[in-house]
Formats: sequence, structure tokens, C-alpha cells
Amino acid sequence: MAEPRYRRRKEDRPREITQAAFEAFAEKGYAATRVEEVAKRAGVSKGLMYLYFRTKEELFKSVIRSMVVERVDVLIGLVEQSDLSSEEFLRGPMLEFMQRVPGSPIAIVIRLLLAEGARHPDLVDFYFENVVERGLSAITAFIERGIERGEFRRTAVADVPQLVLAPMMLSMIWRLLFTTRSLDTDKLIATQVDMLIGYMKA
Amino acid sequence: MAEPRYRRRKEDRPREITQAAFEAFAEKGYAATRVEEVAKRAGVSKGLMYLYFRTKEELFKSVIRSMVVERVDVLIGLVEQSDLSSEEFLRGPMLEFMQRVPGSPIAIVIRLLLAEGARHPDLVDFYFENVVERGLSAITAFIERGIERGEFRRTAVADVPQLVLAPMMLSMIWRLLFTTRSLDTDKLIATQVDMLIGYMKA
DNA sequence: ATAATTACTGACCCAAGGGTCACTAAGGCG
DNA sequence: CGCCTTAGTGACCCTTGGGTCAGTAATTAT
Repeated sequence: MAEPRYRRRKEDRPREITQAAFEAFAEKGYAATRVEEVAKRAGVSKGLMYLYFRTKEELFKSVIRSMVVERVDVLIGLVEQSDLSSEEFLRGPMLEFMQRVPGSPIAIVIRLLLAEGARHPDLVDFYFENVVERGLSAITAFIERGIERGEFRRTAVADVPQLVLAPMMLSMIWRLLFTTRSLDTDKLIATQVDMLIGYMKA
Repeated sequence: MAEPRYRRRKEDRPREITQAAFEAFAEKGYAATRVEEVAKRAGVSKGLMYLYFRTKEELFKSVIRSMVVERVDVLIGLVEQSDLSSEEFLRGPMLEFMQRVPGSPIAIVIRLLLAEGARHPDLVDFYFENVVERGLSAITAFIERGIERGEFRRTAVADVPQLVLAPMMLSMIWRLLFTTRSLDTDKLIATQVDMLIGYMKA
């Protein structure tokens, strides 16, 4: 018996701490979250935090990075693999993807970035290059493919692919701010898709 | 000579302090802004701050409130006074309004609310009731008027007027986060207007 | 003038919380 | 089984910054 007071788990600690930090930051924001609070959530002493992360800021960066990695790859994969028509793709997988994002951790990352981003320009750059830029490229590629196939005509949407995502962004913000006030985000996004197809269709 | 060390200006102080606080919060965010820093900007001692605002939090609330008052009234006024056709109105005053917002202080208020809103639910409520709700009502009223006049057909846009504002929101977020990365926000918003008209036109 | 009032100052207080470090004990090795 | 390395602890240090308050001087009343 006599369980050991702790286990040495060098491998898992960073991920566990980062995960705990994400949850804490999500609830209280960066500034209002205490390092000790994160330690408690991770089942770890405060001192250990500083063994794996030099400062609270480093911990923050780790959180953002960890949340970013795969998400966009999903979208890119969807576009590349699909053998649907452009319209079917927009109304199917693309719509579903956009409807899922506002409730996902991505929304929280956006909030953290908005709140703290001004003082972490390198982080913002990282996020931009790995998420925004790649995501928008995927959408542009999709639209261009539609044009080449003769399914779409050439419109300004190809120049501002952000237009496709705008209602998704608004939904994210809405949910983050006005949790109590209802908004049919699915309908919002679906209507945009409807409009886009009507607008772009050859 | 012998200018007095200070003037007593009971009337102007609150506004001056609130303005200084807005600028400071805009630059550094709420948590990272020191009360003394705001005092310095307002040309006032730290002690005086607490004569006009009981806590830093009260100061924050005052900032949000002061930025909110008139803005929406502009939009409402535009809708009510205009004698243009619905399409002309969308392409004219409405478009111009939406293109101006992303560079205005409203954007900064949104960031502050996003960052700190979770811990100030009463503020979020205040903002929602005085800005969001009234703004959306104005847009809904505009669309309904268009339908009555026979200029628009009835579409889902009447149920989710947020759709009109979505690209404006995205532009705000983009500018706040990615100041260095360019985005033609005017084109983004104008294209949405174009799409909306095509979609709603009777 | 002088007194009374109060807007305003700035030195100070003190809790909070980021970061440190001397020590402890888990686990691997000969 | 004892020794060594190092993951892990938690009490402590010290700066930061929100908030206070005794005193000061600008203004108003008398």
C-alpha cells in the first residue's frame, strides 16, 4: 500500500497542463486566471508549472498552438477529397463544417486572441499563417475549381473568400457574448450558403 | 502669475476621465491598464479617480456606456428618414454606414466586451438591449418595409437580419486582430450588399 | 478679509499573484 | 539494496497595482 504521493510522468505533463490551462483560460480569460488555479486543475503543484513552462505567457502560447493544429486540416481535407458538385459540397459538408465551428474550441481561441493578441503579435502571426491563411486558401481553391468546372461564374467572392465565413464568425461572437440570447446560427449560416449559391451559380 | 496648481472642474472630469480610460483600454485592454495610467492621461491624480468612480470596474462600465449611446441612433435615423428605394438605400447610406463601423470605436467596444464580458453580464445586457437589439430591429423594419412595398420578396433574411451585418462584424474582428494583414473590407461588405439585393429582390 | 467648503493631491497600505528554490521522494541502475 | 538522477513539492519572496485617507489649496459664502 502506501500509494506514492505522486507519480513521475514527464511525458504527459505538458499536454495535461496545457489542457487544464485551456479550460481555465476559456472560463476566466488569460489575465484573470491564476497559475496556481491551472496547477490545481492539472493535479500538479505550482512549482511544477515552471518546470515545463518558463512563464505564464509561454503557457498561453502553448494553449493557442495546441488548439490550432488539426482543425483546419479537416476543412482542407474535405475540399480535396470530395467528389460532389460544387453546389452539393457547399450545401453538404461545407455547411456542416461551418455550423459546427461556433460551438467548438476555436471560438474560445478567437476570444483569447482578441483579448490578448495585441501583446502577442507572434502568436497572432502563427494563428494567421496556420489557420486563417490556409483556411481561406482552401475556400478560394474550391471556388476556382467551381469556376473551372463551369459550375460558378467569376464573382468578387473569389477575391474575398471571407464572405463565405462571415456568418460563421458572427455566430461565434454572438455565442461568446450573448450566451443567453438565442440566435438560430444554423439558419444564419445556411441562408448565407443559399445566397452564395444563387449569386455564384453560372 | 502663479498659476494655480490645478483647477476644480467638477463638471468635466467624469467625461475627461472616461475618454482617457477608453483610449487606454483600447490600447492595452482592461486588465493590463493601470488606473494610474488613466489618471495620467486625464491629467489628474490617482486619488481623484476614486472620487468619481468607486472602482476600476465602474470606470470600465462608464467607458462602455459612453461609447454606445448615439451610434445606433444614426442607423435608425437613416432608415426612418430615407425616401430612397430599398435597393438604393442598401447600396447608398446603409453600405456607407457599414463600411464606416469597422474603423470606429464600436469595434474597440466589441473587443473589450469579448475580453471582459463574461465577468460583466449586466454590461453585456446593457449593450445588447441598447445597441444590438435596436440595430437589428431597424434592419428588420427596413426589410419588412421593402416587402410591403413590393420591392423585396419574403426570405429568411427577415428572420436573421444578422446576415446583413455579418461581413461588417468579420471586418471588425479582422482589423482588430490582423492589423498588418490587408483585407478589402469595403469590397467584402459591398459584395454582401450585392448578394443580398440579388437574393431578396422581388 | 476670513471662514467654510470641497475638489484635488500623492504618499501610503496591503492583498494578490507571478516566479523561485531548497528540499523531498519516485524510479532506474549497478 | 543502496545510490543517483531528476520529477515534483510547497513555503516563501517581492513586485505590482487597486484602493485609502490625511492633508492642501482652489473656490464660494459671509
